[in-house]
Amino acid sequence: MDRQEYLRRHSNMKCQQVQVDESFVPVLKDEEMEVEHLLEEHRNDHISMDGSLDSHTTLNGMDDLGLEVLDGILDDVEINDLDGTDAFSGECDKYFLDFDFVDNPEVLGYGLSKGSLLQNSSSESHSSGFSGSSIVGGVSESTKVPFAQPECKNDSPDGTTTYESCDALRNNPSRPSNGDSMYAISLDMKHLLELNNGHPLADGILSFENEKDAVEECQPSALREKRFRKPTKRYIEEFSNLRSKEKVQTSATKNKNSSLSSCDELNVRPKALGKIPGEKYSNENSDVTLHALKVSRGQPKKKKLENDKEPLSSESEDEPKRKDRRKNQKMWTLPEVKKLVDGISEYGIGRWTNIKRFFFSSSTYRTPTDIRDKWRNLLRASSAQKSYDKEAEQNDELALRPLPLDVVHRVRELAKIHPYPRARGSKKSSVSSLGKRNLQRKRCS
DNA sequence: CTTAGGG
DNA sequence: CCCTAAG
Repeated sequence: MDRQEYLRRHSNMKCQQVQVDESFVPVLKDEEMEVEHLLEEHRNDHISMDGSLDSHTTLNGMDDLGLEVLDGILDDVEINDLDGTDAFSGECDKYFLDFDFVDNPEVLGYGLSKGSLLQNSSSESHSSGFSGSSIVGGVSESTKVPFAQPECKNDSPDGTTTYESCDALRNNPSRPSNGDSMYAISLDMKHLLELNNGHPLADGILSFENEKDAVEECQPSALREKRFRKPTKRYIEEFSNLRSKEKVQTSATKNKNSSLSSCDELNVRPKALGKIPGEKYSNENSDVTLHALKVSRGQPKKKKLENDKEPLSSESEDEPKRKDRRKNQKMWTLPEVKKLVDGISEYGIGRWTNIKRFFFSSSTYRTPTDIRDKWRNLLRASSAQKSYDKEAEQNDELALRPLPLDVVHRVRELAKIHPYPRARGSKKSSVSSLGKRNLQRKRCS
């Protein structure tokens, strides 16, 4: 049975791809991690991307070129995976904003000064349920999820081949775009193609090979196939989460299952998936998509901000008793807040979807509602701080207020401009005077 | 489907 | 963050 064979092989490949992805890039910034996972599907063709990413992770090569590449790819992925079609209409520059925080030196400085960034990302990748055998990054702890080791019962030679190729790839990061590894991979893909010639599933997979086409026009792939919608309730995931733990412990004879459980391991919020207009990937591939999305969501750039007290409890995640109900809360980063403010000053208060699409397009999380909530909180915070003035700003308030003054000021001004319903229960009678004048863009620093 | 408001 | 009612 060709199909069966194909299924098995592809699931094997999936595991190994993930493995390589994990061990290959010692991500420093969470954003890049996210991008990495988003790129996961196109990895076969975009090994050259690894070079860019790698250089980025070294923190010295923040060149615009790499960012542009990243941005392009990200856009592609974003469009393909999330918003469907319309988001791509010539707004590249705005999308580019999404990567501000990547090349924003201030942010970088912050992350570095925090010092635990690397560790954070490492631990996160662990909690993400990826394979625990990480080569880079110095993560030696073994995960609680022993799923899908490279040797996971490859009963077909293709699996071995794939793994070897991946291994070669990992060993030669310096010259990624050519070489045996690439050839091997494409060979493998061709093999798959031969096996599944004519099958829609294969079509879905092999669309990776046409990465360029996908970038330039995402339409075909979007139209490619429509897939059944995923089960979109959180309790479903919780349920599968429980099941997955059992399955992982017993044994993973089927790679598909183990991979799936790994997805469920961290996951959160199926809603984002549910919103996808047309699932263009096959069952198997949708697993990959699912994985990537969930990883990207489950691997927040939580790092910092707000208050440094809570985010530290990222690893207290697996309380045996506490189970779930752990909110999918993700800390808002300072760049995000800045973007939020920018977006509000651009589009006003009511248009959360616009803000989301143009300023947070690279964030799969952060629904418009989330953005609105954040704005609400920001208003509350700023007005609260505004009370006791700038006198105590150098004191313990500093710990309580990680927001820089400039953003606070901007929030305040915006709060003056746009009357947010009942957030400000204060006076503020003279609002409209200086409001409209500053509407365009504020550069207060 | 998006927004607003409340939990 | 999550849920729900209303446009």
